[in-house]
Amino acid sequence: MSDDGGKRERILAAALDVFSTQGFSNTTVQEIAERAKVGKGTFYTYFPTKEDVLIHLLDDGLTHMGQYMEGKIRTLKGSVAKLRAILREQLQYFHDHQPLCRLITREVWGHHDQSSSFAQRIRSSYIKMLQEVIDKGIREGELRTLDSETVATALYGMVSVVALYTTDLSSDKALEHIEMTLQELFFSGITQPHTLMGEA
Amino acid sequence: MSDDGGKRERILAAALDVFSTQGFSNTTVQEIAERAKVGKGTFYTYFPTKEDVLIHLLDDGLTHMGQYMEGKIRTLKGSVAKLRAILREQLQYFHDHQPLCRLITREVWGHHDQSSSFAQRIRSSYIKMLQEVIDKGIREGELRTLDSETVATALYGMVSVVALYTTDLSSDKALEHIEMTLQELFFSGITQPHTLMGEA
Amino acid sequence: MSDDGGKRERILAAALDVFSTQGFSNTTVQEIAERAKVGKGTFYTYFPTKEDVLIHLLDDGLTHMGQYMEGKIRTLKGSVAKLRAILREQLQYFHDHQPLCRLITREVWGHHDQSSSFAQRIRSSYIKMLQEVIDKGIREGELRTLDSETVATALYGMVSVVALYTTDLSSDKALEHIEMTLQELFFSGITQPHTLMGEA
Amino acid sequence: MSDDGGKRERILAAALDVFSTQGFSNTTVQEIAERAKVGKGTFYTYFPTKEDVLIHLLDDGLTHMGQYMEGKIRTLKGSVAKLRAILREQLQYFHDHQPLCRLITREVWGHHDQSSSFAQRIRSSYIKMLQEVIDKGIREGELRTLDSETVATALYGMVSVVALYTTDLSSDKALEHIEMTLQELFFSGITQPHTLMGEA
DNA sequence: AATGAATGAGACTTCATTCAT
DNA sequence: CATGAATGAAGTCTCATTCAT
Repeated sequence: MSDDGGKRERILAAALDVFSTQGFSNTTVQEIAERAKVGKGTFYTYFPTKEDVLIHLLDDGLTHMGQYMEGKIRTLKGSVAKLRAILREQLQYFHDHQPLCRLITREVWGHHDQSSSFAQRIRSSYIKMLQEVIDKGIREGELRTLDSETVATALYGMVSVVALYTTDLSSDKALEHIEMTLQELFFSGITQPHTLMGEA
Repeated sequence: MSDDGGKRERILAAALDVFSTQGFSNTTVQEIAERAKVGKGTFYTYFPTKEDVLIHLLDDGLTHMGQYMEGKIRTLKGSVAKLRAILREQLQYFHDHQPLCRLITREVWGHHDQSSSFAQRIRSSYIKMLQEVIDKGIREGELRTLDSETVATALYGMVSVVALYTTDLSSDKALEHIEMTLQELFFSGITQPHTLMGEA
Repeated sequence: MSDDGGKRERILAAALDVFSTQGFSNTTVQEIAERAKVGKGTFYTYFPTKEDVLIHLLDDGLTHMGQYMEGKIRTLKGSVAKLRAILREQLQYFHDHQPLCRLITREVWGHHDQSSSFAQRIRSSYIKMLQEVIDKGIREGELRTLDSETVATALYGMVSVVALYTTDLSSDKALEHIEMTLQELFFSGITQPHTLMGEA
Repeated sequence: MSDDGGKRERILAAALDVFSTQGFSNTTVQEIAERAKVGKGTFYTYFPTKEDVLIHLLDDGLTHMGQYMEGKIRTLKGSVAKLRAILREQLQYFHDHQPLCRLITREVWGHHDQSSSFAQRIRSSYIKMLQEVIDKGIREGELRTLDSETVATALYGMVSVVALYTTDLSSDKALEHIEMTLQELFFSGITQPHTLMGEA
């Protein structure tokens, strides 16, 4: 294990904190260094530029999230079961990693150089995974025939925006309540099913 | 009529363009002025600061969107009909005003001074409107009993993220297709209803 | 008389006001125009540049002061009488025209282009006048033989600094008291004369 | 010892130079930095704003001058002796520190924020010291009974304006000559005493 | 390796001046 | 004439990055 006092990790953590609250551009390297308890020069022994930290944060965050989700659903059978798990775990993950969620939402678009490739990454990689699960479910008859890319994107948007707006989730009770609502909405829709029997 | 050549409008339009593609902080007043075909100094005769333009853009945009949506659903009867219209029109609106959508998504969070109050605005104002429609539908038995705030937020997230990700929507055919998918998803859910006996 | 509504005079008066309180560089043409109740453009129909107003202010002020003083002492006979009048009237004049006094003190040095020539003007013109009076007094035996340029400069410095520091001179009583003090000081010095024998 | 190459001192010295010749407002930070042989950014690592340098210059200058003068007269006995020393040393000091003298004269008035408090400083602190010496002299009968505040201010004005106007003092001979003139003027006045006896 | 002083490119903003109305 | 909208040069200040210690 790289025993450099964990400076690199401290810098990444500090950057995530301030980026997610102040935004990338409003954050100075000085602030990151101070919060990481390292000298400003030290910052540059670990990362070539400020933007590079953002890249790493997004890259690592997305990768980690992907692996986390992957692990959660690998053993599950059936698309419905998988999607239920995805919805639950993604909500949980974003709730537990709100800063990352904010970072993705705010910084993933509108960056020129390299980071714009992450708009690709998130689509190509994460959403594509959702899409595959959905496609499989459709093929196997568990799910209705809908445009899988749109559904995957909608699922992601639903969960991330809810996780973002719900900052004041202090009790896990509330999180469970929200999760149940989203599950019902996503799988069964909001419409009251026609209770057929009254029509006899 | 204020016949100043529409300079103020030109500046706002130019700012929306560049803010939405490059981000607020990566945009210089110079760029805005050039794109608006005015001198840099002129910018400051219309707006006191660069941030003030962002405020106006968000404020006006949100207000306009609210009124637009309001107008579209006022005459409709029934919560389902209203929500169908909301979904359709919001998707259309965000598609027609992608820059505004991007701006809201990116800049509405993480601004300190005044603009943070817009995080309030969008929640309190727009989402609250959705919430009320949903609540009414629940009370009147058209919709299932779900947490209305969560559903409202989810609907907003679904539509805005889909509108954002789907940049390459050139044909309106595609937009209609996407809309139909979201309608189905939102109202009926993704699960294949159990056709219990017809399989014999 | 140039009946342009006295705009030119209003501009000069306004400029004197703000220059003397805020300094030349901290004053905007806008402020001058507003205080003069004219449009900003009008300013430039009367004066080619902002600095030109300063020049005129100093030029006119110095000229006017010179003529005023000239008039006060022309008919007086004897250098002592003339210097007494000069001291009294200059104190009075600076008290009545504090803004001008402040302007001279602050802006007469350290201007490049033309206005630096006014450092010359004030020396060559005004102080030289004092010097001549003093020289004459020395020649005629009324005054002691001292370096007249230094004495003239000292007199000017004495009066102007006292007038400047004594902003709170609201009562003319106080002004008379101060004048008397300066008269005594300048003409008789501060030393208690040795009353060597009269005490017998 | 703070061996930073004396950058801070170099900046202060450079600023004094240019402020005193061009005036505070006509001086750019760029000019100061260039003359101090440091980068423009370095200026801001030592001082938060351009005005802050002016404050420091005036504050330090006034303090130093006060201590210098204090040291020169502490051991002297008698008010006349002290005032003679003050006049001599102040003239010398201003002659040796003409830039500071110009700065005080030009910038001490007409600054709003903090620096205006220096108008207080110089009056309250320095002139008050003069005043006390004079008061003592009056009480002890060495000096004539005159308004001490006015006399103190007049002395200061006399010396500073003479020091300021006499830029071309290259030879120390001239300075001594000027000093003698001021001493005579201040202590004995300009009037030729009536030599009564010759009239016999 | 770690640091922070030094730096200059570049951003925002002001304001003297012009000019079409 | 009078006006104020328009303008860009220029100034203050920030901050990512470098580099000597």
